[in-house]
Amino acid sequence: MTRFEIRVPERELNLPLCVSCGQVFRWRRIEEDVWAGADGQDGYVCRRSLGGWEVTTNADERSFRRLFQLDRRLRDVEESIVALAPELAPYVARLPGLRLMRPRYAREVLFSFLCTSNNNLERITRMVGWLGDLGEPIAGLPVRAFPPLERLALLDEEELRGAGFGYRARTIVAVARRLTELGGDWLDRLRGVPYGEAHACLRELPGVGPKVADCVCLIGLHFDEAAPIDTHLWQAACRLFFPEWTGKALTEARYLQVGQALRERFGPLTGWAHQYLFYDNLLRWRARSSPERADTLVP
DNA sequence: CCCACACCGATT
DNA sequence: ATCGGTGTGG
Repeated sequence: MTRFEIRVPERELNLPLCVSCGQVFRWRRIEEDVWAGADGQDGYVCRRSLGGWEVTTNADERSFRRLFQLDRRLRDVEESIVALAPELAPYVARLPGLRLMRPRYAREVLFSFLCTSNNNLERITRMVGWLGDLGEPIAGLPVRAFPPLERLALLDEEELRGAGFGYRARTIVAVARRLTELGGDWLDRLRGVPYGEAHACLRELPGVGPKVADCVCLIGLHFDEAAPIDTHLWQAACRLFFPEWTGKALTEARYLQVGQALRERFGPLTGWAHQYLFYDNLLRWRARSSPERADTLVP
């Protein structure tokens, strides 16, 4: 167990925002200004300090810095994005400290995003939390390691349905079996192939369509050019770039075009731009459905 | 290429 | 009643 202090201004890292905006799902606020979470086998408890965060972990400082990409200056990212797309300036200004995360364990990311189809943040968090509870405790920390593939392969559909996974129970079981056949390192090896190839490989897994494949590419495999187009991105893209498509359905052809348009505009910053578009639209949606929490960034 | 529908549970 | 990704069938 190690403990260290990360000195970083809120403008450079808004940790509660990063861990509760749909990139990762196993973080929670355990008391005022204290957040606990896990990335695979790495557990963290983060307590807000005067100049940043005091972190206790079974991993190390390097792991924490990698997880939040702290070696990248957020100021520079923000400036670059606004330079490429001035119309995003208000989005960026609204979400200070929002960072693209880089979880170390791709398998946790894959199973997390298998839970996200046709689903909302609260329920996804419950479901991924249930999966996480199958893992071993991490000594001294109030979090568990994400269960190994062998444990996931023992799950059966009825058990998952009983736990409220709905029809996703089927695909989760099927993916656990398929990954076992493919070999434990199949997923991690996709980090070494080009983005398009990784995306195509992921899509052969049951329950993995274009959007989930891009989530795994961006968050789990670290392809910065991936742009998962969900309903929020679709709305934002129509508003900003494709007004003629407003109100139309998101077909696979249009999915491809939106992704290409974003990649042409933002290049290697596509994934970062995606975070702003996603979260800004999520806030608009919250403002419409429940105006009383329109200004609460972190629920 | 686009659309309509089923899947399951949450929300209006 | 409507929403939301994936898969299937028209």
